[in-house]
Amino acid sequence: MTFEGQEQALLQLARGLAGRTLGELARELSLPLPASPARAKGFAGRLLERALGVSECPQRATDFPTCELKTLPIDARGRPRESTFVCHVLLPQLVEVEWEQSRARAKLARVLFLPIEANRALPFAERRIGCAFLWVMSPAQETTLRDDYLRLSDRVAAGQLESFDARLGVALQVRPKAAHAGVRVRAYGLDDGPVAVLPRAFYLRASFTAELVRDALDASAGSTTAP
DNA sequence: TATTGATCATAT
DNA sequence: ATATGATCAATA
Repeated sequence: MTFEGQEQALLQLARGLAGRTLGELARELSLPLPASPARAKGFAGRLLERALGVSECPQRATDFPTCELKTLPIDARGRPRESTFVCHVLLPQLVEVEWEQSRARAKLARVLFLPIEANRALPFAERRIGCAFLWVMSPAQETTLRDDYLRLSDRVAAGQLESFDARLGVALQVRPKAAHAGVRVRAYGLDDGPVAVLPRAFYLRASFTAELVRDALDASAGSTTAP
């Protein structure tokens, strides 16, 4: 089967989960439901990876041969509640690696988004899965993301590591990603030698993924009400 | 209340 | 110790 065929089959499989609850899915997969959501941050993501057959296999750029899987927590108004983690990044890499060669771009080229109901008041077991959609990065969207990446790398290149924060980036931002704020990892500096830096990661802003959800809704509405 | 900075779990 | 799965919670 072609990659395209596999991807379409995967999309259909994912869409078949629409309306199911996390509780039902967990029971079918014999996964225990965590008691406290606060202590189970990645639960929905791991559950859906199992449901869709993502196997642990490092060295691959994305979850599936053609795309990356991301759950998307949706609030009562139908908007993403949180930013979306993309990948780990060390600040000096931002300068050394071009956007085109970056792990971030590889992850974001094609993403299978799986919206999940996620009001804080709603128990895990009752949260419903929404309609999956495949996002393929458009040239315009890539321009936005590349611009953010370039601005971020410019800031690092200028030696502005201290003033660096999550306010940079229209769609793509960089935030801490560590067990706690005291973590430091050894990175290789630009001019000076090795430096100890707080590990960080790329995230897609919720405002950006909200657009992707809207586009997907428009597309599905258009296909069912076409004249 | 939206966003930033901090944190939690699991696996390698 | 690093990477992936994210969401929590203090702050602006």
